[in-house]
Amino acid sequence: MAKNIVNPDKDYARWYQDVIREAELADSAPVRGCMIIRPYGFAIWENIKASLDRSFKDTGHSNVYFPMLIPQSFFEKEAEHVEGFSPELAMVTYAGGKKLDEPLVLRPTSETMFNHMFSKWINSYRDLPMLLNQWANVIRWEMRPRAFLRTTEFLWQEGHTAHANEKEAREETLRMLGVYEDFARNVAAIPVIRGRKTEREKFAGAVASYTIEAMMGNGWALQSGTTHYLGTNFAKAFNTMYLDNSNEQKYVHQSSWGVSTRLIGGVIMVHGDENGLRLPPRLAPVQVVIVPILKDASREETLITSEKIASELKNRDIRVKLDDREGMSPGFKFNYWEVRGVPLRLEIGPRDIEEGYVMLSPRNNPGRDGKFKVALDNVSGELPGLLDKIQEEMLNEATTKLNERTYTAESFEEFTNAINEKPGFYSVWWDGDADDEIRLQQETKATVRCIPLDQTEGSGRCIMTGRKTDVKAILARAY
RNA sequence: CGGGGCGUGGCGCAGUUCGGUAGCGCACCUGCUUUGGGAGCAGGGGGUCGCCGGUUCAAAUCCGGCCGCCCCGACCA
Repeated sequence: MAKNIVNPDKDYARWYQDVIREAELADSAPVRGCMIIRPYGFAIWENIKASLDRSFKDTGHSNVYFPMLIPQSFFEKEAEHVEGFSPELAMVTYAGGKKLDEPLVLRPTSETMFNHMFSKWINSYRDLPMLLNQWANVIRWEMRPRAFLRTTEFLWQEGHTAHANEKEAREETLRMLGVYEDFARNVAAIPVIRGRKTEREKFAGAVASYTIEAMMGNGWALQSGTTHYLGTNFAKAFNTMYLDNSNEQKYVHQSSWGVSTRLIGGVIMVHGDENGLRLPPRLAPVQVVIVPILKDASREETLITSEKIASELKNRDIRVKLDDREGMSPGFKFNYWEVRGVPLRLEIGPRDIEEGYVMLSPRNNPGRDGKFKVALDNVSGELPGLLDKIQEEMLNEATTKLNERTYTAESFEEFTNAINEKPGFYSVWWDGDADDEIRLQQETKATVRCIPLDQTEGSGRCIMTGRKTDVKAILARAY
């Protein structure tokens, strides 16, 4: 058992913090709600970023950078937007030694700023679609910060696009939701439910919001990415118009979408176990760690062989780390890298070299039981396949957990009891309105996570209203 | 903001009830022996006990005030 990490079944919140500390992902900052992302944690973010950035570019988007100071008046132009965001805005009121005429908002999101520029840059239908993205930091003065999941300042990307009509903007909204789902599933090995947010849960200023919802190890939901169809709401507020091919002025239809460093929290809570972090190979900063068993008589030979393997793996674009630190026992190193979630460990000592093999220990089957031998000659050839296998196993495991903990309930009473005894996702018939959602949250702490895009056939009675409906919703407690 | 817990070397904690030279484990440094699942021995360094004030011969400990952190809830990527 890992030292210094409480068992997740005993205290999940503490386990989460223990893992972050022991794996050296982040540290708390002097300012409440802020965190320092440490090298290992940031390396995970860099991999998330690299993967998504490629997908954004493959779907035609360009990166830009907008300023983080936004005139306060910008937020007052869109009614819902200001109402949704004003409680959590941080502002600069003094600068250069004097009070500013107009306070500057530290950006919480950039719809307003993008529209300000869109209205200048977009003149003709030939300028559309305009497909932009930025990687940036944002500030939201949240009431209850948690490392990675909800920090005062966080890193994210925000896509902002403008289109000639509703159809194209809606297509873009769902396309990017698909990009997120693909990333979650195939890179982060996190199965997600794609769905639409209810009126109550949607983004302030959007016509429709979509989400990918993932299930954490304690059965709670995590909104892991969102996309929004903004309609012409911001276009009207900022007068973002274009001339169509029949010489008519029209408002652009827009989308925006984002994922954040919250994803790292999701990875921790979907894959982590009692021994610490577990990283899917495609996300892991170190995919393979080589731990040489150094003994005086064979030290040189062991190191030379280890270095040779490391360099072969590098040639195959595997992220490999040779842990040749002196004065530390192999057992210490095994645990050190296990806590950090390295997917595959390669052990090599004089015995192995003599007999012509190495020992492999996959993180998703830790301990002696999971170890197996691979011939020295085959190591670099077999490892890519092994990493793919671990990637697949981790997705399968997470998918099984998601399915096992997705329940149903026929009535509100049944649900109220069930959600406490068996935390998880509840797929239920739903025809409620905002008041029903408030009651749901007050009485059960659960919320409507989404209306899944993939709906099952048939119909039933809404668990809140009793009305007949053919819509199912996912209910769960959420971070 | 409401409820609960807590501030003592880098981390985790004891000591506070009942005032009397600030301690333990881990980590760190040096040396030797070790190294196939968190090594052993020996030596060593590091703390204005959250802050301010009060009581006292004497305060980590008692009294008053303030600040901060964590967990649970409302908010949310």
